[in-house]
Amino acid sequence: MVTGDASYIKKINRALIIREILKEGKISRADLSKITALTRATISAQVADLLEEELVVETELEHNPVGRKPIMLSLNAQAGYALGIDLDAGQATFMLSDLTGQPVATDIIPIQAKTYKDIVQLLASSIRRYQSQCAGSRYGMVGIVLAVHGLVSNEEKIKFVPRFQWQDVDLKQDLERAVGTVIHLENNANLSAFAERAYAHHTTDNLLCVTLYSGIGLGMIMDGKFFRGHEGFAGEIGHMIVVPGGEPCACGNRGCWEKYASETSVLRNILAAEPDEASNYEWIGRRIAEGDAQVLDALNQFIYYLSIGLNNVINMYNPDVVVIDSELLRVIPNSLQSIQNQLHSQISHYREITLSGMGRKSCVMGACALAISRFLGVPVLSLPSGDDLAD
Amino acid sequence: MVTGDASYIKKINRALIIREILKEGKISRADLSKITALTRATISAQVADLLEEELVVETELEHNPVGRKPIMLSLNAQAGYALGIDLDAGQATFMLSDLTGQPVATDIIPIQAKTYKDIVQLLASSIRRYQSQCAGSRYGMVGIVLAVHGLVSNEEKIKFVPRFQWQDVDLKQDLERAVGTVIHLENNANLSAFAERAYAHHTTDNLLCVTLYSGIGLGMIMDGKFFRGHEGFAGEIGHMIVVPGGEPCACGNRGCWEKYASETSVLRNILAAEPDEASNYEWIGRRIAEGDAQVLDALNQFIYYLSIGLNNVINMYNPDVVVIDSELLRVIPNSLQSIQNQLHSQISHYREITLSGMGRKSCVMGACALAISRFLGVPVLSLPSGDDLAD
DNA sequence: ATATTTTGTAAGTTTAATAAACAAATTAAT
DNA sequence: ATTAATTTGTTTATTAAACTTACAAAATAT
Repeated sequence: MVTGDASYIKKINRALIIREILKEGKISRADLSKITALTRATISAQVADLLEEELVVETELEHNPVGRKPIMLSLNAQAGYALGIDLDAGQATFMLSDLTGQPVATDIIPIQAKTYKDIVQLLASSIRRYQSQCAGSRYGMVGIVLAVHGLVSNEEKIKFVPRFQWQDVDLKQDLERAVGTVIHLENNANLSAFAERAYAHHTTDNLLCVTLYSGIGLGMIMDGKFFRGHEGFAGEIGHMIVVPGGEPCACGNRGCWEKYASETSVLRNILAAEPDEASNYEWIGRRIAEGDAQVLDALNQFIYYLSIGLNNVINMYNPDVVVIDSELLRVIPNSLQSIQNQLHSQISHYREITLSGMGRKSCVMGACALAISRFLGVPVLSLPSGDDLAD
Repeated sequence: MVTGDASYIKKINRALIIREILKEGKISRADLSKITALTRATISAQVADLLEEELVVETELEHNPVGRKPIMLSLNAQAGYALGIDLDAGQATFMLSDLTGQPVATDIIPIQAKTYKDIVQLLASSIRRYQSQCAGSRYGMVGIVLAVHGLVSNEEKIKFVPRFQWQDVDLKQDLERAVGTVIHLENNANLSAFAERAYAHHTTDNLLCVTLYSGIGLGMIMDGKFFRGHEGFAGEIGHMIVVPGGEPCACGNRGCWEKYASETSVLRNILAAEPDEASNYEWIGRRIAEGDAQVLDALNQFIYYLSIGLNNVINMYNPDVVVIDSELLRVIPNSLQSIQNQLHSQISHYREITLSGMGRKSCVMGACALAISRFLGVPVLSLPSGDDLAD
């Protein structure tokens, strides 16, 4: 049972302060006091702790029109590092980031035709390499988050991963034993949603991220938190039935959305005759430019069913921002506009719908961001995107 | 910005204590200490406040196998009263309850062909009558909650109510001005869900309530809180598209679930020839017993589409408990079993699915419970059902 | 040089928790 | 019948972390 005491208050306010420091990049004690409504004395006391812990550093003095110059505070980005891992079909992507979520190293290793045990060993050895790489810093490796393309329970156990045909596997435990550190598992779509919120859409607390690749995934940040459902399986949107009595699906039903609006299903239709995997998107782009009727038909049907499903998702969740992560939609001219035109219900309420600006790497970046969020104790995180840093 | 201070701690712990007192009915300070993990001293101090405020009363001493007899504490049910109002088509239902959510008075008044202004006046005069009725108690009327069968925004403004054709109406403000007290508006399905959680399903924090009457509504308690979405319009499930290119709907789309699985739509199909409104359900019951093929077909189709929609809802939300509130399903033999048989996806995860034991009155009861929840500052409430009281 | 303004710190107060000790009330044991 | 044991509830002192108030430091404007 969660009860309140003094240390609980301190934690709340500390999280508030760190959040604002991250959001603003650099900020004075006085401004923190104004934003958080905590007194300057309280801010000073908390900041003293953070300075001692080397999580925050005092940077230069800022110029003011009048009065004493404020001392600017920033997060000590190099105090520790976070590791994100995207365990996808055929390859694992690693990203090491500093405490402000900026990538400092990336690596992709192939995992072809490996057994479960091999994969665990492979991941473990990579993790250990990254750990030793940041051992010199104040906190070393502050968190490791692994993205799973499948169902992950609230207890972080893998329920099902289609690509590897894993069922009821305790990858968390197996990895932790192999490496000797705490490792967190999270669904890939949730991590993409987390990344979109943390790096791009700072002003919303209600964001959905629809990922269209081999299947359809839905990551949800609602009210500033992951929306996971009772066991952690919420957002299994690919198996929403949109065509009663339609195509049979491995899940046991017929007419699942995934069969009509995932990239895999569309590509299967289009490329039946042309199985050249490497240049799919370019090939499609060329066909579109040429006006290939068969391809255009297939893509129109894709957008039609995509819009139907999006309509349903929007009606159910009433999100603020919807981000769609799809390589294929980027290739189709005006695809976003076509989708919006088909969301014409009186009932569908959303503010913004966009294509992801991050693409496939949103997943690992979200994993880094989540590791940082856990380490700092800040649930709602705003990190600089690469663009911000250019300032 | 929400910051922590001492009074915030006190509020948290106070809510915890009240919650347990309500849940247990009567409980000693010592047991409260054990359950909440707060020290006995803290409990004593908090309880002293509650006794002074007359929210809690000391009842009889309990017998113990050994040691000093504990003093049992109970909520002072008569310290104040809550009013719930269900503003439905044709009639408004009022329910006055004590602080443990037990009804003490009910009333139904017809509202036929009235203008908006008339309805406001009618509601206001009834509210004033109930207010004077409980003026003698310690806190009088502690809260008024009105159930709206339509879209209510997070700012409690009415976006749309089909039955009255209200659009962008500020009923809260208009009523508050007429009565002179704070009044809260909430969607009817949300209130039904709240009632199911508060009165019946005490052990879950993830409950969905699907109401099938003129339309289809979805009330959601997720993680112990209402799930409202960004603007308050989440759960607009009736306009989920389940038949692409299907029947046109007033919302602007085609093939909305409401057109296939609401009671209205089914009854319209069945009773096209027999427009005797009063005895619909009995009439259908007789036809089922007779084995009327046309009626049975229509009902089977109803359950087919109902199951498709439920499958989608369950996939998206991963609820613990799903409660279906439908008069029609009660008439159909084994309807629940038929639905469960059709939820055969590998992906659909839920623990329990039931028909509502409260039926239509869940809405007003939820309104009373919400008023109490707000007054006591306890978000997750467990109230005795009528059955518990028999103990 | 002085007034004004802003930033940051220091000293004392307040709130509500915890810990430790104790009083009250009961049953079991000698 | 007295004493020990046990459980309940209160009292007193301590602690943590906020707040209030006052003040020193550092800058610009007069």
